Amino acid sequence: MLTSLSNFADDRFSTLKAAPLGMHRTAQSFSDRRESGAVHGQVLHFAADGEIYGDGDDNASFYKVLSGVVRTCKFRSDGRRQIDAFHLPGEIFGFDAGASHRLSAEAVCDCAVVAYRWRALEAPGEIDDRLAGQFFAYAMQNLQRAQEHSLLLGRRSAVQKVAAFLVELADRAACDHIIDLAMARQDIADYLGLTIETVSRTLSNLEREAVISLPTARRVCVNNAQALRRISS
Amino acid sequence: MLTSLSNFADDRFSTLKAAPLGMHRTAQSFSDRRESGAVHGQVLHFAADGEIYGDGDDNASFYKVLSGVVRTCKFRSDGRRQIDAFHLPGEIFGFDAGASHRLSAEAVCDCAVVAYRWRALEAPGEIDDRLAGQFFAYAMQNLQRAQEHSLLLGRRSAVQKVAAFLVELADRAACDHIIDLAMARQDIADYLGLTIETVSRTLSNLEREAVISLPTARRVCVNNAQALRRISS
DNA sequence: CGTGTAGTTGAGATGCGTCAATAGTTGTGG
DNA sequence: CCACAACTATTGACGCATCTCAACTACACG
Repeated sequence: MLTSLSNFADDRFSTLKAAPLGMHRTAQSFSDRRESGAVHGQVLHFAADGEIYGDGDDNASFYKVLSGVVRTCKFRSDGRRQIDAFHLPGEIFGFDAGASHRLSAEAVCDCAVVAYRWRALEAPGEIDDRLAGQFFAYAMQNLQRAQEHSLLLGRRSAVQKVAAFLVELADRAACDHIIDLAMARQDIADYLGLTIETVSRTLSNLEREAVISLPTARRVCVNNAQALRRISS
Repeated sequence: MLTSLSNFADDRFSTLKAAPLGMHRTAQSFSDRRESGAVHGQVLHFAADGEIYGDGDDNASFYKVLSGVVRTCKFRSDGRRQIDAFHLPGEIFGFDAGASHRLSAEAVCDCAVVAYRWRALEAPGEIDDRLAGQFFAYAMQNLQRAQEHSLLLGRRSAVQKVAAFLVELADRAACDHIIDLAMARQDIADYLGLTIETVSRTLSNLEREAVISLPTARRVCVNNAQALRRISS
């Protein structure tokens, strides 16, 4: 259901105007022609590990990934980091309700994102009506991801988590049997609630069992997708 | 931000009509006067552990809890159960995109819920526009919960999980230092990704440290809220 | 070629799960 | 009101999966 509402998910961003962001990063005006309609936003570039916004920052914009990978995460009092999600090109992030962001967003690798200012949306009341459906679709997508992530973290073994992670990446990426990891082992560990050592060991074990192979540390070849899915159960 | 959109969250349900549900459960027509406007839905009663809908069921309705507590959960192939969320009175659940529900919903204890049929919303195009904002607010609330649950499950010790769970309940419930648990130990365990034994032991330890007391198995008195929050860190 | 960072591997410690026994609670029927 | 059964919760002993600490390797970059 909700398909009728999803009709609103066609692009309404022709009504969006880029607002100056006053940022210290390289920025340029932008009009994304790949969308159905002109999308006006502010393109920003970030180097690897650059902070896009911080936990508690003013919720002025939401973002879309153009290239690279973004992580949204939370830093705990003991210094540990938990990664909420990885965002691939085309995906929306920083889409929070409330006055401030509840997570931090950082560039996993060099990446480009578009920022859409909320303020530009608030002026004429009617626009909100039409945008609400679009926003609803974004919220539901993020909701589904968050729920699946919860299920991933609850009472599963290290192998199950790592296998599920690889399956998730394979499904989202273009090619389903060669996975180029944008993220470091520490990122994977913080996403799965494991340590880097366990992630590394688990990947080595999967390679030993010929389920995957690791030509380089950042490239995973899925040799037996069926087995991988079975393991992630 | 998004406050402008939240203006749509005032009740539009006067436009909603109750549709016959053809259910084997006790049902009666309903009009919730506590809402701003007449809300027409189908009231359903469920006994403890009764199934409200199952994973994969046709996504015909979403629901609001009137009384009692509802759990949304997933059953894994190994028979284990993971609880995605508990829903208290006033909260919305079963709010899925897609043609079918991706989780099961069950009554934790005897409870009453209202079912709102999607079909009743689809007829006149204009209504969708106005409801979209309301739905967006529901989606964002569920999203926030799901994200917090993910953070709860990732690399935290048993004590941290249990303490965080108690804090969450205390915050959501009316009284913040007496918590009446509607759910069994198994439910708590499945929500936190622990075993009943570990949950039980952890509660006992917290009582031993005088942070809480357990007059009965289902009642928790928070003696030291500050300590509890610190532990959940 | 040297240095620094990222990743792998090993050995030992430990927190939580598993299995098992006990205690408490609820409901039913005499 | 008590006796009994059935279920729920607590507690204990032990094993194992994962964490921790540490050494080593591989690779990138000046």
